[in-house]
Amino acid sequence: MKYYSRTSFADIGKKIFLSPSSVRERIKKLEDVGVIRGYSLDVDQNLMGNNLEVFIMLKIFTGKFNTAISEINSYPEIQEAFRITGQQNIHLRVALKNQLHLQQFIDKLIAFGEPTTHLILSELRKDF
Amino acid sequence: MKYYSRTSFADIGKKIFLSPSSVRERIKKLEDVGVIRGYSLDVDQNLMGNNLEVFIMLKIFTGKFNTAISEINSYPEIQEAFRITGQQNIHLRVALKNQLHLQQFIDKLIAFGEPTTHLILSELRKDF
DNA sequence: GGTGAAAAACAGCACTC
DNA sequence: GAGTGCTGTTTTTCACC
Repeated sequence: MKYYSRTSFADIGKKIFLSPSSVRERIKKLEDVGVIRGYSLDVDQNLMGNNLEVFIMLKIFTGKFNTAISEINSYPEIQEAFRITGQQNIHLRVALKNQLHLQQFIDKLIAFGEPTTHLILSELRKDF
Repeated sequence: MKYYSRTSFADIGKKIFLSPSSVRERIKKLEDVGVIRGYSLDVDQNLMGNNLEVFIMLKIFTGKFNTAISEINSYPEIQEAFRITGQQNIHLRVALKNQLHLQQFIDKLIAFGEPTTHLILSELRKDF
């Protein structure tokens, strides 16, 4: 289990030979200057009932960009969304229950863009 | 600042009207069954000196798949790696210092696959 | 699920170098 | 600016209901 963001200052301090207070000071600084943007969790989407994870690249139709942005913000299936360069201009990571759910999701997307879907087969984990 | 994974059991308990101990029990259960896979942090790559973030899709050359996997695990620039379906079979998220760094990185990849690069312009944040 | 008490971790601050 | 120790407070842990 990756425990990065819940490791105590004391434990971090042991690894880098620093007192807990100092570790705390350094981390607070990293938070203040914005290097650490936040703390999050990795959730197993399969166990959450989302048996399909996909990347969807979207080529937004001319003039539909603003629509796309606000639509994207309203879909709970979307885990991450990025604006990118290339053939398509939006990159989504999406968690879905099953094929039907994917179909329905794509049907909503094609109102404002042309989607290209890639199924995620597995994560090639880098075990740090 | 997103504080999801460092919110105290007490604070979570207040929101769902449960005692800190019960919140802890529930979370422990989620960890035990694997719903919560780990705890992580969001790091601002720009502030880390990586001014270029890209997605790279790789079409691995025939017979080079195992080479690709072990190479991928050895590159610190790679933040995430997935096996996917579609024209390309590997999807990478990579953080790089600058254009030169990207060029050198791509030069290494083309030993075992054909890369397609998409620059990440911005994250379209969903503010939960 | 809840309670309560001990142990651990944390935040804040004064101090040193 | 960076590190540390001290102190009061909060959180976590754990045995038990």
